[in-house]
Amino acid sequence: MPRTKEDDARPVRGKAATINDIARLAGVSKKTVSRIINRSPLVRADTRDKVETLMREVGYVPDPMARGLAFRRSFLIGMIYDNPTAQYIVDIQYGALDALRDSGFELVVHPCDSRSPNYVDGVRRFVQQQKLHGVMLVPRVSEDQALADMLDDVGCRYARIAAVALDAPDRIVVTHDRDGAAEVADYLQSLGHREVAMITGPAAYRSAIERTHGFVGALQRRGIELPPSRLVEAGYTFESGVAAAEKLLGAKKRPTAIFCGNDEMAAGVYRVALRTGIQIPKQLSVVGYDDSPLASRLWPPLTSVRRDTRDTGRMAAAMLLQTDGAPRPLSSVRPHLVIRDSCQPPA
Amino acid sequence: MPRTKEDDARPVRGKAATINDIARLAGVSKKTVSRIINRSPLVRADTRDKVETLMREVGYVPDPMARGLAFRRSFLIGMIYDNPTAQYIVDIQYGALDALRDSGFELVVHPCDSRSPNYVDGVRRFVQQQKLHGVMLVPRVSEDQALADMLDDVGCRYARIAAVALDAPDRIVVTHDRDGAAEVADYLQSLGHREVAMITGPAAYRSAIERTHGFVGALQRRGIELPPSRLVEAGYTFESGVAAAEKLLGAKKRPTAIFCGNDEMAAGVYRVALRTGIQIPKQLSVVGYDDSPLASRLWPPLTSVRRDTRDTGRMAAAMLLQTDGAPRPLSSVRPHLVIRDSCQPPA
DNA sequence: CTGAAAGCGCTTACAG
DNA sequence: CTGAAAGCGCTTACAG
Repeated sequence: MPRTKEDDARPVRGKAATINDIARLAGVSKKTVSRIINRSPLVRADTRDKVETLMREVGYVPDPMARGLAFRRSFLIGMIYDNPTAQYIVDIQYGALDALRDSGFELVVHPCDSRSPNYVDGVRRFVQQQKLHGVMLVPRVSEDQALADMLDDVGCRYARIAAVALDAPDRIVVTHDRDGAAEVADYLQSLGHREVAMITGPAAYRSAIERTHGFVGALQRRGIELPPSRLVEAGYTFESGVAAAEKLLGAKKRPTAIFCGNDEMAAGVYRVALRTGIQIPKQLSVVGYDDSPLASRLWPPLTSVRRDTRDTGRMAAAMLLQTDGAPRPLSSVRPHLVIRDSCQPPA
Repeated sequence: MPRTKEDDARPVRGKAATINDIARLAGVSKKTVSRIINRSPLVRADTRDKVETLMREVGYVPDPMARGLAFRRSFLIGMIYDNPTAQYIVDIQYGALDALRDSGFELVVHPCDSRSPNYVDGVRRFVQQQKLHGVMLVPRVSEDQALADMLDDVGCRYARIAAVALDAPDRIVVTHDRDGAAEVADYLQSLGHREVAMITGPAAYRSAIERTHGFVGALQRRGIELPPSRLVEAGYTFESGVAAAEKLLGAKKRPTAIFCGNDEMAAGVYRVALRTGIQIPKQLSVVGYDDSPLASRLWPPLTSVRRDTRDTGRMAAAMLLQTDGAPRPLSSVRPHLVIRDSCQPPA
């Protein structure tokens, strides 16, 4: 193997350079190198330049475990989540990794079961053992105040992702689900629908509550009342969507439009409509929420509310990296309706 | 807050116990505690019992950063992947976490772009900076020999997931895609189909090659020849599936059955069939591969090859934890056909 | 089977 | 603005 210049610059062949190598080669103390690593302003500009150039030449990168041990805090960001859809998990991860790129931080995934009585303890052990720098809390665990309180207790910073601002601006990314659902109501009303229904997610989810309130409220403002029989709670799953659709479409007076709390449940409505010969959108308009890949795989392609999940993940991770404590504006991401072919004016 | 017994057992209030605390409390040297942490046999049974009991009482867990620094190797497993579907990524992650639970290891995710010319360098930096204990290689990066060679070079153990045994048994989980595809061929033949077509994944993917060979070979064995015009290469995406289906279904003599290299492309066939008024399964049988959630959301529900992705991830991670070097049988996972409603005998 | 010393690669606390 | 000493919580190498 030919030796390159870079190889020769390496202080000890075959072993990565350490802070001591850099200090020796630069003719400064390791403490000065440490200051540069940690972006301390207390270093003369020319000293900084000299050392930084050397670090680049040698390909020096500080050891995260050594730094972590000394700091008593790792360079790991945890992602805590319960059971969202695969696409949502992956999008949040991609977004988080966007923010973490070249930061020296890495993303550690930690799914958990929030129905288990001691899941908060499980998260605490994870956080403490790994001395995590911070954690991202994804719905629905992000809505659990007991979890947030525990993290405060053990001094672990966190970033929550939630439908509303249920925490301080430096600890939350707000997704404004209410607005997304309101846009759906406006759209359906503009098409002329008055016999409208909604299949909601579980009332235990804040997102479900917000989407329901947003939808019902916007309808009311436009003079449309949603009777309780037209509001069916389901479980955010395909199967629960099927069951809810059977209830709504089996009624003596069918709605002309159904808004579903997510795309999975909308797929359930499609299933029932196909089975019972109800044509979408001719006889029934359907709207989903998430704008998942599924929305464009269905036929007709499903009109759905898009949420910029990757941006959401990016913001949450970025929040954990910002340690200067400077006040920051509320991080929020706006949903918006993506109109496809699943709606038309009622017959 | 009431003080519990456990609180009082903590050597220093508010700070986690260290190996020194355990050694002092147990009346042994820290080296003995270290031996117990590392499951060394060179400890008397009663010493071991005494110390282990104490560790449990105190809630002592060794600091992974301190251990990692001393070992020059972290307790992190990396998961390297390019661009599979979200469900696949998440299933592999869940499986890996099953294997890692209570092991003291954590999972760090690292997507990359294998089309980028220096992605191998990117992975090397990741692996070396974090001193990873090992990495899981997911298709398609798992098929890249240059990547595996680099990992060997830098002394990082790895576990590849691939359609065939392209590495030693202690470094690979084989998914036998050929067998899954052959089962599809047998099934379609048993229904009486002879005018069969296949939409394959990209020829650069080993999974695509194996599924194609498995399908074509099994058909041949049953006396069915697949002309080149009936073998259309696509890109494992919905859109490419649509384009391939248009080609196949626009031909003067249509096939009576189409096998797709994955469910996404099968959804593309559904789309074209719906648009052109071809009824599934009456006029056209369709089979997918993956058995993703999408398969059961489509109408009619899609017959598809299931692969036990979570098991696959579990095996790959378990492989990285086994460090005794004992010889092990080849890890492999068998695909099998899940029959739904998208096929019937040809008209 | 057990232990005292040195070291892993960094940072903190203090001094200048 | 810079540095020498001590320490973070473990393990290795050696000795007994």
